[in-house]
This record gives sequence, structure tokens and C-alpha cells, in this order.
Amino acid sequence: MKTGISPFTLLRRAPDCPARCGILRTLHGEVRTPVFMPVGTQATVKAVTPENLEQLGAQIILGNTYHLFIRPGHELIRKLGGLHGFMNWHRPILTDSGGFQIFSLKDLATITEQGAEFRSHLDGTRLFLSPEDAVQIQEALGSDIMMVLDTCIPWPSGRLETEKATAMTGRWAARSRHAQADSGQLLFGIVQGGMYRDLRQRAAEELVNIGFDGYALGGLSVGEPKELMYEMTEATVSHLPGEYPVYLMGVGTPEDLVESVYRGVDMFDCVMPTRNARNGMLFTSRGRLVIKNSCYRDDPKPPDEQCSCYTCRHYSRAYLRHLFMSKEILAYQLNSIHNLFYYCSLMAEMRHAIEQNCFTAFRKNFYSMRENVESATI
RNA sequence: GGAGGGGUUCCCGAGCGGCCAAAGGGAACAGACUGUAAAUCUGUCGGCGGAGCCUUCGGAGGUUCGAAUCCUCCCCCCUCCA
Repeated sequence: MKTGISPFTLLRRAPDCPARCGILRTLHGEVRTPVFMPVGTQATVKAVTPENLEQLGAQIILGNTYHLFIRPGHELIRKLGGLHGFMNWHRPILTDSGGFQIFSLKDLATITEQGAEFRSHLDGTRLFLSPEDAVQIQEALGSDIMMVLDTCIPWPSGRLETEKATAMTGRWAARSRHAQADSGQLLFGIVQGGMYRDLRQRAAEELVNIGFDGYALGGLSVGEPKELMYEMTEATVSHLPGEYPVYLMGVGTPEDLVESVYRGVDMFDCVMPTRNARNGMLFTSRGRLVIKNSCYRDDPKPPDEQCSCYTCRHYSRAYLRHLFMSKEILAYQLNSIHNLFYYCSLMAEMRHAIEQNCFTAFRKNFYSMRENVESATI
């Protein structure tokens, strides 16, 4: 929305760190932050139904501009009720712009000032995505939060290269804001700047000058050491206006979420809970559990004895291992439900801790739960 | 009874004198996975701490400097004919 009014209401700030909780208002309702957004690239969070998502506590999910643009096409989705009607999800949706695909499909993409030219990863068709196109496609998709098209810089990258790419992302951001119609959809800018604190700062200031409904941190968790990622997060957040939501894109592990909330981030998305679920790895309050490992062959315990998700309430590790080893479809569904529940619950716990002014204690406890356990004896 | 084909490392299956501890699958075991080209990818996969050595290609002999590969006999399996 081009109103200049923040869609975000800050409810509480931690007394001893930048952690905070709040409410983000969108066309499809409010989102309590800090929040984790399951990734549903192709108008589906892989292996789970929208009903599953509601039950496990997902407040908002992602969709992807590039993928939905090439298949089935944004005009088709517009006709069939927008993304919400098309996929039967009636809570908020954030759509990524395709910027990450410029990065992950770099061998198929060519970047110019005008935009990104792709050869479709499906059939090689040449297609073009400009910042304006990305906004218009997301308007057709009807997402609640749109992301500007950006260029994600790999790690490591030299300063000059980073500076150039970041400057162009800034110009693309201005064009995106300008291209936006008055639909009520929110538009977030994306701070790049690689691993250079001053470039991050400059990028943040440029975006704030343009004025967005929220600010995202892009180009992190691209292979750099964790400490560097946390340092860049800190450095960037400190230059963003506190009354707007802050979104750390593509992150991360449960530890990353805790560390980033601790540093003032409000929103996250990551394929990790869903992808790793499909690859036989479950997140638990005591650490990671690789359900395909032979030690769970006859283990009657649920994946996480502390967890109250549908999977943990009904199924044993032995059964889940059997399903996974047999490549049964249900394995992917039950594992995904568990991991997403774990992520969403972790965020709920963090919100609660911030509201109760005890986030620092929460963070300490989060780690002590893990330190007490050897992965083999989870 | 006659004619032909075959028995290979957990399974399927290639190899048909040296480059073979033996291709390639599968299974199994382990690892990776961070804005999803991902129900994907990588590694290990006879034994012994390694260079190396030892045991292995239905069984027993033999030929050869050298055999999973050639010869003899034996044991199983399959197809066709009677």
C-alpha cells in the first residue's frame, strides 16, 4: 500500500535485546510476529493440505512469482480466484518475486538493467521478467505481500560486483514501487549489500527513502559462515525503521530463527522444514532426528515426546521410519506436518516469551535443551 | 532319452585369459539439505589399521607365468524335442 502508514503494530519490545513482537495487517487478516512462513512455491506447501496448515498453526505462507508465472500462468490464477481461491488457502500469502530464481537458476538467467531474461527450466522457452512485470504478476496472483524483484549476490563476492548488483536492486526497487497499483497489497523492499556492512546500510537507507510496507534482508544464508550472517542481520536491522516489519528471507534452521529474532527479525521463510521432512529429517525440541537411521527401526516413541502435533500424537518413530524406507507418500505428509508444527510452535513460543519479557531466558533454555542430548540418544 | 541356454560378491545383472575385489542397477548403511529445477543429491558398500596382503565368480580337478573367463568330470536350474 502506498499510504506511507506502516501495516505493522509493535506490541512489545524485549528489554535487553532487539527482539520484538507485533501484528502485521494484510488483506486476508492479521499475522502475529515473529512468524515463520511455510514455503509453497507452486501454490502448494509440498505434501500438506491447507487444512493441515491451518491445524498446525501456519498464519501465512509463500508462493513464487517465477514458478507460477511460467506454470500455470498468473492470468489463469487471477481468473480462478487469485492464489487464495486457486489453492484454497484463505489466510495471508506472501509471494517471492523471482529474485531468488535469478540466483538459483543463474545458468538459465541473464540479468540486464531492464530485468532478467530466463530460459524456462521446464522447456527452455525464453521469458522476460522485469521489476514491473514481477509486481504486475503478483498483483494478478493477489498475494497479500509482494516482494520487489532483486538480485541475490552469491558468497563470496567482491566489493565492486556487490556494489553494482546492490545499486541495481535499489533502482529496481524504485521502479517496483512506482509500478504498483492501488490494490491494497503490501510491497516489501529487499536489502542486499552482500557481506559489506556499509553497503547493507546504504541499501537499507535507499529503500527507506523510497518507502515500503516492510523490509526484507536478502542475500543471506548463501554459504557464508553463520557468524557473518548474524553480523549482517544485526548491521542491517539497525538501519531499518523500527515501526516496519523486518523479514529475513530464506532463513533458516531453528537456531537461526532464535538468533535472528534475538536480533530483531519479525518474519522468516525457509524450505528447510518441508524439504528436510521429505528427506527423512525431523526437527525436535532436543535436536535433529534422522528418522531413516536404523536405530529407530523398532523405536515405539513419537519423534518428539514434547510435541503435540498430529504426527507425534499418533505415530511411532518405527512406523515413520518404515513409511520413509518404503517411500510411502504418507511419510512425506506426516514428516512435513511435524516439522512445520515444530517451526510454527517455536515461533509461538518466542512470541509468548517476548510478551512475557523473558526472551533471553527462553533463548538460553532453547540451547540447554539441546546440549543435554547426544543426537544418537534423542 | 535328444538339442540348446544358464549358475558371478545381500538381490538383479555385465564381464568371457592379465588393466577384476569384478561394470551398472537395486537394497542396505551414513551424510548433506537455509527467499524449492529437490519424495533430491553425495559417500560407503568381501576381509585385515594403510601401500599391500588374504578369501571370492555352483563343486572338484586340470591347462597356463597368470583363470570368473579355457579343458575334464560332477551337482543344480531353464527352454524346446521325444
